[in-house]
Amino acid sequence: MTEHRRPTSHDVARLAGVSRSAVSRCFTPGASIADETRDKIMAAAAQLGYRANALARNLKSQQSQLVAILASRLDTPFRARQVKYLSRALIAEGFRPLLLTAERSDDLEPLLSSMLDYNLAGMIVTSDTPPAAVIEECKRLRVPLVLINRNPEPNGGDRIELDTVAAAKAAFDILHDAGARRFAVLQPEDRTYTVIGRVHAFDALVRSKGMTCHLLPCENQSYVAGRAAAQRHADTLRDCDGLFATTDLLACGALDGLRLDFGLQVPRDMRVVGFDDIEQASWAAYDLSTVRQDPERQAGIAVEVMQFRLQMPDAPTLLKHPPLEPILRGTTGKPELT
Amino acid sequence: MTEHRRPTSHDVARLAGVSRSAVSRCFTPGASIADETRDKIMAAAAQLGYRANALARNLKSQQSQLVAILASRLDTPFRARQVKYLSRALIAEGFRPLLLTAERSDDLEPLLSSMLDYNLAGMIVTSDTPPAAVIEECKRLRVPLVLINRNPEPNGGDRIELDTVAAAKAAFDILHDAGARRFAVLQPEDRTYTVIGRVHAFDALVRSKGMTCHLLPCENQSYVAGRAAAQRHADTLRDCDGLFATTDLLACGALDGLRLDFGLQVPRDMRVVGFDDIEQASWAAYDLSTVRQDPERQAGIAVEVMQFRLQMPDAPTLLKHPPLEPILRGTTGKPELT
DNA sequence: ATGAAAGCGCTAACAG
DNA sequence: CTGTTAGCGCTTTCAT
Repeated sequence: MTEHRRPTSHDVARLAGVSRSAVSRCFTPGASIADETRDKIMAAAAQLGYRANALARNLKSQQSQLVAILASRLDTPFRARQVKYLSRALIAEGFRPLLLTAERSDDLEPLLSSMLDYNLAGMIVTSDTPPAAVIEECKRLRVPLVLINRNPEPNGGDRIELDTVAAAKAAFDILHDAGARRFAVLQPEDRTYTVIGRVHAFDALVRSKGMTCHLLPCENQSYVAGRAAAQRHADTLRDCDGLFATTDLLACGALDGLRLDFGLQVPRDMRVVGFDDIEQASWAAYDLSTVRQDPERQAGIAVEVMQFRLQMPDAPTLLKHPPLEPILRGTTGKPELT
Repeated sequence: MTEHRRPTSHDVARLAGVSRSAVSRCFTPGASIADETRDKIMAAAAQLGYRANALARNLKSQQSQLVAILASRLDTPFRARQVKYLSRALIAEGFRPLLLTAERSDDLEPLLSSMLDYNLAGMIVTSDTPPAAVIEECKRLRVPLVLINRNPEPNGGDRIELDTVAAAKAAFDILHDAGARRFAVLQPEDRTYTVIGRVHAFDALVRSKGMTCHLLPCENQSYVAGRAAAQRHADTLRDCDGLFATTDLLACGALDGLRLDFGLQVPRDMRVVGFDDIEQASWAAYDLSTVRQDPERQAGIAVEVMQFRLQMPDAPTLLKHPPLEPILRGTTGKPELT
């Protein structure tokens, strides 16, 4: 047991008294091989603890099972779930997810392009839009690139993107059904593509109904920003009865700001609806009405699209809209169940 | 631009009018090569968009930069942060993290051992203890195995593990300083190694001081379980004035159970302390005192240990205790700052 | 300092 | 059905 070398197909072949090709065939799904030979080889392989070297196999086949997932702010509840389900969906299809977490997009380019060294089977991006150079590179190397809720670049890969108009309508309906008529919406200044899309779609929708909508800037999409925004915009909020926080994290912060710092009653004085349906939205202290984005479904679609692109590198770009689901809870006056 | 093949070192060599070895040397840090040649090669490489194929390089050098991170329950706040910092620390050291998420340990074995096909540079485990077979395999193939807060297996790899006695003492001190004398501790039934360690260490400590400690079983380590446990153990809790929830998630659930379902005042009727210091602990609705585990520090240590093991495969097993830090907030009576 | 040559471990086309 | 042969793209002695 002082042998630290991995056994190779050669070792197995010798022990089984066959050629290396036979061993290879034995581990290749659709290959023709006699039962007897296979048994011999399997026995030898088991005895030696043989496992085919994936690196060598990939080198030969010009294609690895490696898929890069690019995700910033992984410590954020919704992103963590996205990554969890992406990872799971990829593994279920036999891929191996490589996790790249980069907060600042400067770090990104070298990292991404160095990933391409691995002959990736695909790249799935859920955070910043990758630099144009990387997009170009993916295209040239025919590495499928799937963008989830990201800013579309010209020619920039397949996209899974929520329908911002439907999203805004779902949020509006929840608030309106709960009796809200004078609206406000939190507008994060780190202008993520779909988040900003929701803000504008909501604003447009409200105005189209002849009602007023206040756009309240807030620093970013965090809890802290939501709470600060509630305090900062206290005067405006006093004139409103319905608040759309474009992210549940923001909504939780805003709720604490409204109630704890500011003494408002929710939903009596103000109805609040968030977006995403993170776990904390269901916590009793928040009991937040929201619009659910289903990350599991989203991940499934992303992997399907990636596989499609692997087959059909030249098919026109895909754009998919995963379904949304309104979730009614206490912040819009639904009686608590518990 | 209809060429989808990656340029190889051969292409670069031809264009630069040198041999493939020269190209290789040019991309190998400590190799001796004339400046002039290097410039020619670099120019050719840039022109072709050449990047060394990592698969081939690894095949040759028998060693990849790939490190598997095994993490269950990635959608849990503390775990998500652990993975984020692990990923970041690995990338900073030039490694490439492969993310494996497996909830049930049945799925685990084939997955893990299939990872070994990639000539991993290491494996970092933050969820279930890997099956003994995999541990053995890692040992045989000399793949460094680092376990974070996991059940130690005989011979089972290096460990980063919080000091449960210190952890229990920190929690106890916070509660005791806040005036608690009759204690309860939540005991999750999914018996994670360190969580159970905290429970027992806390219990032992309280008893050693001649005070009583109630062990309150709860289903697992989730928010929902914490809330349910608070309801279920209402009678016992009425006799207590200090609660140690072995996880912040449990603590948040318990707090909502105590306050919202049960009408208790925290900290007046009951002081509560959690563990981990997840983001939600700092949210105004909870303002939870807790003991911080620093996942960034933890990740740094894990990667250091892994690198050490890569150098010294035969050195004796390491066991590291990252530092803990008590965090005082409202649930133990610290006046709110805001 | 550079090039030729020999592989790393595997797969696949081709005979037999 | 099986073995032989020729690489995949790279690194690394070994001469020169």
